[in-house]
Amino acid sequence: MNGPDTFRQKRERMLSILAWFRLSRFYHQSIRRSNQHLKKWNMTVAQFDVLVQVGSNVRISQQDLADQLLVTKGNMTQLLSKMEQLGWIQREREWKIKYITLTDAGRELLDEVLPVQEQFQADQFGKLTIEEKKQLTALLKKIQS
Amino acid sequence: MNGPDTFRQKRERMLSILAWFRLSRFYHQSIRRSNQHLKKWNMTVAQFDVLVQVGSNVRISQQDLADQLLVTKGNMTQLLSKMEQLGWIQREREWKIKYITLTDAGRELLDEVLPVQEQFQADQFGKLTIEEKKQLTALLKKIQS
DNA sequence: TATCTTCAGTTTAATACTAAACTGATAAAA
DNA sequence: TTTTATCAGTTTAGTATTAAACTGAAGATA
Repeated sequence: MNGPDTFRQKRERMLSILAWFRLSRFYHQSIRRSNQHLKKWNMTVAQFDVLVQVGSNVRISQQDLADQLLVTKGNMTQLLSKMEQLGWIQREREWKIKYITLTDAGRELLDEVLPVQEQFQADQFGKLTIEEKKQLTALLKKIQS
Repeated sequence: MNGPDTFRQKRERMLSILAWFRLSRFYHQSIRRSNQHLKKWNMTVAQFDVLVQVGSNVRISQQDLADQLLVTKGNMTQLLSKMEQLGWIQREREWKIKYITLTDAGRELLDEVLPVQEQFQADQFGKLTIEEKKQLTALLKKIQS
């Protein structure tokens, strides 16, 4: 049953590719805008994402952080080293695990940036109605189910 | 009129953030899978995207290529240098513009990889029906309209 | 006790990507 | 004709990111 594609299959493939193209286009633009925006606080999107995750957990290990943010643990090591050096987070070793928490400075920074950046991020979806946002989320959720 | 957010505003912001989270999650996973897949041909997603764009145009300038792929021209210079070195593309200077075309080897490679990679990419949307794919594309289009 | 396994985190080498400064050629204006 | 503006492409310095190899500590097992 590995014959030539049917018309329907070709059509489906084309629709997927179109969707991917749109999605990737939007993602790139959005990331770039956010990075520009976060420059005011000398911060990158990757760092912001870490701050948010750490800020919303009492204590979280590096590995769990990497899993939640969908990056490799190697990437996490490097990000956290930089952020530790900047004085935003601290690492506490316990057994063989390193737990991450915000420093006071990190907490302060996050409190300042979070609402502004969230609004900025949200504005990128401004053309959609509430219903459409729900639809979009539902579709993306279904893709990965 | 800069008072505290209304309930509706908060709700809208939350929905946007959820959508962004889903989208970004999917994007990352998809890119990573594709990179793994393209490794068979010693190729990255960025290079594949360039090959496709160059392959579907008779002649395209570096700047136009960068615009179409939504990357900076600096990035394009580097990508193309590598790809030229690999013998996939060639640059022809005309006036002050450099036009890019596929070499025979590049064309051959693209012909081999394109259908497989497109199918691989499309499979990532496999959980969606035709209608849902259309919806997704329409929503993403609207966001950027 | 000695050795194996597992797993968190680190390191390394590579690509990707950006912003910003720079180069150099063309075209326009003085 | 000389100067200026514009614009394609390059370079540079920095962050992000990955895969894969490595380190080192716990715990299991022989």
